[in-house]
Amino acid sequence: MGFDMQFSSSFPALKIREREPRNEGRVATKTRILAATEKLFVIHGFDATSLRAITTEAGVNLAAVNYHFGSKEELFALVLTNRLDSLNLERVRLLDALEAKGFDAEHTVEQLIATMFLPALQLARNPERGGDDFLKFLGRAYADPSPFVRELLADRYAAQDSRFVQAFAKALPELAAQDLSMRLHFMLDAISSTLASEDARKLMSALAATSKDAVEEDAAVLAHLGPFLAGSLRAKVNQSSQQRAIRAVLASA
Amino acid sequence: MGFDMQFSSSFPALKIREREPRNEGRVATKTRILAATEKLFVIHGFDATSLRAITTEAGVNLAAVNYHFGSKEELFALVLTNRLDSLNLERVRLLDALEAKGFDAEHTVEQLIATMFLPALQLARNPERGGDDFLKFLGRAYADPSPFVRELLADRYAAQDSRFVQAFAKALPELAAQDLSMRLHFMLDAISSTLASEDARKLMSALAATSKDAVEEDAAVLAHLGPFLAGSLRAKVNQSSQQRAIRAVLASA
DNA sequence: TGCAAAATCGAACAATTGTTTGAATCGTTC
DNA sequence: GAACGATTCAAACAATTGTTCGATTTTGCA
Repeated sequence: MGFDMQFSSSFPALKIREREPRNEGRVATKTRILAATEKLFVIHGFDATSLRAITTEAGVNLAAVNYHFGSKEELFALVLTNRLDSLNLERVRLLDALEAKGFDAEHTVEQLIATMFLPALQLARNPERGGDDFLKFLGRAYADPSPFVRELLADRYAAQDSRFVQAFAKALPELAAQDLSMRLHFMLDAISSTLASEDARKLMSALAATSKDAVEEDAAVLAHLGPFLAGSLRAKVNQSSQQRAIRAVLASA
Repeated sequence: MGFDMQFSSSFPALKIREREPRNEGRVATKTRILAATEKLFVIHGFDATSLRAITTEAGVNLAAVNYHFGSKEELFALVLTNRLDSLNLERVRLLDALEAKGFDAEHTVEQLIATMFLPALQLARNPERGGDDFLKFLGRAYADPSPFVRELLADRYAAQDSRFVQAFAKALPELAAQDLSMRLHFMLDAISSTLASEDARKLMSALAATSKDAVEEDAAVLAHLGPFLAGSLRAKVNQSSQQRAIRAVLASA
């Protein structure tokens, strides 16, 4: 039951339905399916996760998925968007707050990066919101070859991140739009790939190992991540001495 | 026939067999299967590409794949390693040459990055070696959730890239091993994701649009890519003013 | 308690998957 | 040209996929 309550609070949209779960002592079928889906998609991806594997893991009948969710695709979309929507909402809310307060002129880029990743770090520490398992799930989803998954994310992605692209463009006026676009693309791809990769995630949690509390932990991770990503965004192109060095490599080939 | 000759030269290992193709005018079945496999895997990934789709695309009988390659997995491994092996060999060869000649002390990192990516850029321009379609294929493979694909790449990946990790470590002695590992991980993940993504690849080719010849084109791409990636690797951690700026964001949350 | 809606269940559906089989065909060599 | 091995072919294999069906059970409300 505790399990069920934990999950129904993290899937609030599901509480709105005609009837409440009929058996208090029994975990709701919908909830169990959602939990099993999240767990198995993380491991195997969209195509390789079968409904039979999900329903077996959840301990429910095979037909329950189609009965409650309509199809496998609708189930997947619900698992993904339930958590991702709140994450993106938080990001934009934080950006609003920071734009209202005003950035630190010297470190606008670092602050924007912190704004992008802090909500994800907080989510990773909260099991009720999926914990870092959901981040792994998210990374997998972004890398998934299934056209259905790619289209689903592209829709949610494009709308929200334009806010951040504009903010970065204002913070880096000397960078050509082409270069900024390429660099942000790289950055986001790197993040999503990293989230899906087991060892990289361990690496990041190791960075925060010495911290006392949650805030300290976030600060520690951002202290490593922020300058690193900011450095990549701020790097100057076309310095002649660099070009000469690169041409030396070209000559060796 | 021209098609066949083009491909047999790019899959040289296949020329070693008991008998030569019996019909000169007819494209070898093996070659046609390999070409179709590469094309379809790029689009759909490993799990979602069926043998029937491959054999239909190749215009050969369904059983031909199992007859010539044993299984779907062996076919996939052959397509991947045939091209990837030569790519990695070139990378290491170039690294050897540069280490023998000595790096430009001021821009060792930029030169190492150029060494990593120049062979890939050259491959992308050469249709006989797969062109940029193979790079897309490679990016997809690195992001594929299938355990078989991941293990296959991990084996080939670990052995060769330790050379580059060591070289980067020597060039960035002030960077903690943990941070270097994380940053290189990010970098490689970003590259592979980018290779698989259509729009990011268009972006990169746009960077080289004004170039006259191949060498100019490589230099142009590296001029944008090198400083950007080098900037991320060289960024300093733990600057107090940055930490203050980040904590301002934490306070808003 | 009785009734209607909701939910669960076992079973089967048609479609697709990778692989195997045995006969037919092709090319080479004696 | 006969014989032999390599290759191609149509057909079927067993396994798995997502989905649907009708009957049964459970639930909430009258």
